[in-house]
Amino acid sequence: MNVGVDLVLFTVRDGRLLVLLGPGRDRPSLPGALVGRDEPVERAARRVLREQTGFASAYLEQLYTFGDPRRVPGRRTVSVAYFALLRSDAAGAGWKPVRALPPLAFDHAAIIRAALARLRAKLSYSTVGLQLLPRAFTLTELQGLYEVILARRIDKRNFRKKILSTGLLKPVPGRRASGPHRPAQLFAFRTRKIRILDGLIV
Amino acid sequence: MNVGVDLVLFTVRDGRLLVLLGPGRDRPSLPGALVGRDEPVERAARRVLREQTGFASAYLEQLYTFGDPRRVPGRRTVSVAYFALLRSDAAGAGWKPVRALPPLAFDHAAIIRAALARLRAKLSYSTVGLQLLPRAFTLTELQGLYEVILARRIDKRNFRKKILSTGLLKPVPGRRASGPHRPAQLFAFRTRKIRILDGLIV
DNA sequence: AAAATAGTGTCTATAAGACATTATGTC
DNA sequence: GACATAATGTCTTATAGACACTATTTT
Repeated sequence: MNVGVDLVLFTVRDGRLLVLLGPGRDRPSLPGALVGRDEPVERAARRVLREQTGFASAYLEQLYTFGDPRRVPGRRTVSVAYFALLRSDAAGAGWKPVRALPPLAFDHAAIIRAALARLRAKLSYSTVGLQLLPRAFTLTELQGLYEVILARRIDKRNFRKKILSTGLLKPVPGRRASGPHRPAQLFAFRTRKIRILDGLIV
Repeated sequence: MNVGVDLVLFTVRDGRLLVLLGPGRDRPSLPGALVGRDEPVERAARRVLREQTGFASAYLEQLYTFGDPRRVPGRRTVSVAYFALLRSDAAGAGWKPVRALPPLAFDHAAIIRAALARLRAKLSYSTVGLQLLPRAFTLTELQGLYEVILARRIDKRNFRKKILSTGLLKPVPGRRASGPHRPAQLFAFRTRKIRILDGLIV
């Protein structure tokens, strides 16, 4: 029996949540590979990340294992799905908006649905979201990230109150201008580590 | 490559959280089996549940896939771990208290740790806990369940206030007496379905 | 009547959410 | 100086948590 890994890679660009797809044979498909004979499954996921995106480090977590014998034709392949978050400066082609995906190979649409549900849930009680932004960002950008992923509007004052009250952010020198108006203060996370919060964010 | 399933089966009896262990060759081990050639992974988990516990139905959910090549000696075996909850009238031998487990085979201690973490987390925001109690139970029994799994004391008045305010419980005819004192009202869940709650329980 | 668990309410502190105006740098 | 986004506070409502006594049935 084959064991493979499939990766759901998310990033946010221009206010849209994107997922990385490869060409596939017939329909577009998630980046993936078979797990090597002596390779830990987790390492196979990191290998796919590195080889197919060029990113060495990213937030990567195991999502779910898909084990229906008919999920792919040919030799039976159980897939351990991972989901990963990349900074928005992630380059290149193959990124497609989650809201308008074409028909995908195999059960990859179901895998993406599961990843999206996980991402939404985690955004609410952890700081995984920081993995999707560049090091310095404005509060408006951070709020936009939450709005895009959660697919709803958030009150600006309440958002800032809450996010600043966590003490996770610090202002960093510099502003970001984007037009004929007041430029915004840049912020960064105090720590790179992902934290679980007592209360829910937003 | 082999693909197997391992099950972490929990129940609560006499105020203790128990997990089911089989004899194993050397050390006790979790119930498990290899996934059949044309068998969905999930179905393999249900088969192990049925064959090794006699229970046809129980709450069963996929936990995590353990894929280190050295996790078991011999032919490489990736294990998809599940966790399951059984009613406290689950009979028979092999049930061991989670708080005092002997050394276990393979990586099964790590699998149980992961299952316990998942159980604690889910208890707080879903009604999975109902799967561990008989159909009718007293509020004291329900509170005891939460206290055992979360390993902390809970205020009786706040617990009752909160659990009743969800509207998930209904009183059922009958009382339960257990000594020289007032007997307790029996309750049951209004629905068998597991629900996700907006707020955290307890 | 003694024993022992069942059952109940209030108050305080904190958090969530609704809501509108002023500030400031760019063009 | 016009424009456009940045930045900021208050009030109301709901929830969490601390806390102690009375009720009831069995023995």
